[in-house]
Amino acid sequence: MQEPTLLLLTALADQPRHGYAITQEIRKISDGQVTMRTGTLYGALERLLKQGLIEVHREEVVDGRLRRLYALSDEGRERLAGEAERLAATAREASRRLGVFGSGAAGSPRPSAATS
Amino acid sequence: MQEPTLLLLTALADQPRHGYAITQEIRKISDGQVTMRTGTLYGALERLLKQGLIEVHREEVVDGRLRRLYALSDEGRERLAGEAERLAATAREASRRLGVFGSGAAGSPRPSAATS
DNA sequence: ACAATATATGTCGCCCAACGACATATGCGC
DNA sequence: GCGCATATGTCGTTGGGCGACATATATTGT
Repeated sequence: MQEPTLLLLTALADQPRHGYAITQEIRKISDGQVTMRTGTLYGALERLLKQGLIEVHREEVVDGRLRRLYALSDEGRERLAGEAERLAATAREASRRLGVFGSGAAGSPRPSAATS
Repeated sequence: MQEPTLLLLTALADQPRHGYAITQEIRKISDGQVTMRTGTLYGALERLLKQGLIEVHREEVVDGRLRRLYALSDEGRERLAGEAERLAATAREASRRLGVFGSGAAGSPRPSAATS
């Protein structure tokens, strides 16, 4: 799973959101670094729906236009948790190999028992 | 940067390695989860060389065959550090949001560092 | 009144990293 | 000899992300 997709799922982790709100939330999550384009967004939403990682939470009509609220499914929640854990492990290993120990830069990855 | 590329750079973080050794190292790093195909490997190596993130450390001849040892460049090292940090932050945010969901309703999700 | 921007959803074609399959060659153990 | 690990490489396909475009309303500014 690529980062944009992971960010999308993350944006739905705390509460259901509609498309545009997702892009805003992603910008917030990534500290302004990532702007998800609509081409990526709606393509990903369709794909994730098909994969069952998200689901349509509710559909409401605002100003005569349909607004679809997406929510993380149970499967999506598990998947996101797994991806996040795996990603964190990868990042930790990279930092460890680079020789960045507990200097305070990225969290506090104190070298636990697993040295290899 | 995608994960396979990041894993490749990570495999070169502690010492220079040749292609096949990189694939083995990646398998080790990922705890047996990721097997980098040669199609991905040599394509990525070429690309990373062109980008200046890695460089040819040494070329030796073993059993009449050329063996090229790749090393992380300074730029690659910085890049890897940055990517790792950013990835860790993303993963942390995902975990945090998965952890606090449902408790705060919508309004002020206080950033409690209960996760991890 | 008009223009620009924010909100909001969507389509389409291109690009590139990753992938799978294939090709090639040597050394080693059985 | 045969299969496997070691070792490097090519090639066509796929799929996710990107950029550009299309559309429509509400709000804010001049």
